[in-house]
Amino acid sequence: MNKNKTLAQIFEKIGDTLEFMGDNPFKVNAYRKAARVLNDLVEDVEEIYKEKGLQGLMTIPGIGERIAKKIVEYLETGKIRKYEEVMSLVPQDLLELLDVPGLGPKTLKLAYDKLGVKNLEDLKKVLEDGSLEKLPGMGPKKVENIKKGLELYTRMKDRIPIGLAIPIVEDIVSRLKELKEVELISPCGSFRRMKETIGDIDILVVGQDGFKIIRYFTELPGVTKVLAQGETKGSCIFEDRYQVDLRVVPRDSWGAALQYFTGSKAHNIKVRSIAKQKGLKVSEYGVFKGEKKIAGASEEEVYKVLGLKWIPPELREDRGEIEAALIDALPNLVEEDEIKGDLHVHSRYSDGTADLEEIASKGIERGYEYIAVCDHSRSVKYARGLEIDRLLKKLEEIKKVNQKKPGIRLLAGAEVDILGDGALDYPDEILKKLDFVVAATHIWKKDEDVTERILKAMDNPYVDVIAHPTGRLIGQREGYKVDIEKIIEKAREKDIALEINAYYERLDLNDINVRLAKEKGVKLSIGTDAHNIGQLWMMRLGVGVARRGWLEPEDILNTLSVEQLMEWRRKRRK
DNA sequence: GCCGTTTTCGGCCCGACTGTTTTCAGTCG
Repeated sequence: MNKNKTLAQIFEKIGDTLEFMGDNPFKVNAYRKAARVLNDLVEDVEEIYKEKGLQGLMTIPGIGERIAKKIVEYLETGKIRKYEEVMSLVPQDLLELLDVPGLGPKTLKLAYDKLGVKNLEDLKKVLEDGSLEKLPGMGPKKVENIKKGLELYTRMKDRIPIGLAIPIVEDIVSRLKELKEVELISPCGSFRRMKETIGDIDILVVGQDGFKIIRYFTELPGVTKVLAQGETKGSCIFEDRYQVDLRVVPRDSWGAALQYFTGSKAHNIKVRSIAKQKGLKVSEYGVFKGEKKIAGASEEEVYKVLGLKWIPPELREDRGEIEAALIDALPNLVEEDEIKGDLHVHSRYSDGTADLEEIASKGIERGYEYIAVCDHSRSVKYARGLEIDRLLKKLEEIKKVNQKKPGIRLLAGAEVDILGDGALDYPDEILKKLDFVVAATHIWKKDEDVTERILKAMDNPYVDVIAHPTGRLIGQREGYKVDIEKIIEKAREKDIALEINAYYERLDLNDINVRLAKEKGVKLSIGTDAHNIGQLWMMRLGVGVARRGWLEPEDILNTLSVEQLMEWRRKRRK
């Protein structure tokens, strides 16, 4: 198993604790940076250490000698003394309270030292009984602010899956566009970067009358609370759950503001460092040479004056995109209109609600050449998996629909379960009849490692795709135990594609693993896993993951024509 | 704690807002 994530968490916690203890803020930042780098790292640190030793670890940007040695200590002994030492200094429940808006490390430390606050309960108490308010530097407004933050914290601890945010953002944007004062408008932040979950939603506007625009915004249907309202910024809670911030900026700062509010933070820090090296200064108002503004109206020019190509938002995570932009080596990212079909859709035959004709019609409407209808196989009883006779019946009906609807080709597919021993849920003579076979794991025992059974299934020449390879559900469950690197390696060897399941709660593979697969030369297949025709739009989410994973059109099965797709299958089976 | 075709020491992104201050600290994005 890959230890990058565990180490990232450890360093994150060390960072939080040191910050709380009032240690050097740059040291705190160094630990956090190391945590982020490890989280994003495609290679397994353990492998790097095995192959290249301590020196190898130190070549990772953000990892120096001290942290590299801690990584080694963890790999060899399973623990890190510094971590244990630091953990014992501070009650860990307390540190979680740093997520409360308005409550930072200094105030929390003060409450801990002077009032003995050790957890959420204690905090509530000192807020209520006035003891926090009496401490030096504190006052009634700060206390009130923390109380509000605490309320928000308990209600909105969880991030929002992007699939839930999209309809809300689109609605707000289209309503704002109706206002004649609004000249330019764009969502920014993690939403624009198409991150799988987002904290709050930022929308940027250029317009004539800030007060009017903001007031209109705070009065939109769906607003349940107005947090702030002025000439340049408004902030509301929609539907008791989604915080949306609207900012109004002057036109000549549009590009700089868009760049700034899109982030990510790490990306912006690096952009600003580059500016600084060139004697320039970047802020949300523009790029400045001394007092003089030399860029800011468009994002393109902001990047250009820094010697960078414009970087697509999905790449802005400081994962090498800036280095690539410097030498004009950014990938030619796939676009949604290059997608020629959906490769994982359910029909009424199993647990979907659409019949085959509806699926075909909706596919034509979306401009697709094909849709692979992949219903569940017989073992998945809870999803009405198809017995063989039903499957054969479905194949017949697909033929008829294809004759009736020449504008699109439905591919006779199945989402075949990978059974406990790695066998597939249909025999080969049945699989042979299918146009497209997606293999998936739906049933596993607690703590079972499913790597071996998936690898075994990949020996079957009829398998085209491994669906939702990690089984995770965003915000709900971790997924099964699986060594994704082994799966990727096997996919390369057998020329099997791995799925980007575009259903908003899955997004599986995620961006990091997608990029790793690409680097290993593995093709990716995007499927919405739609169970009704109202979910086919989620292709957009899958394309977002693909772009965040640096994928180009040729990395993706769905950009092939139906003939090319069939040819790809034939070649593999020989 | 990291890092270096301006530095192996001395930096480390930038600006706004808020509240408790009388010149600034804390927090946020």
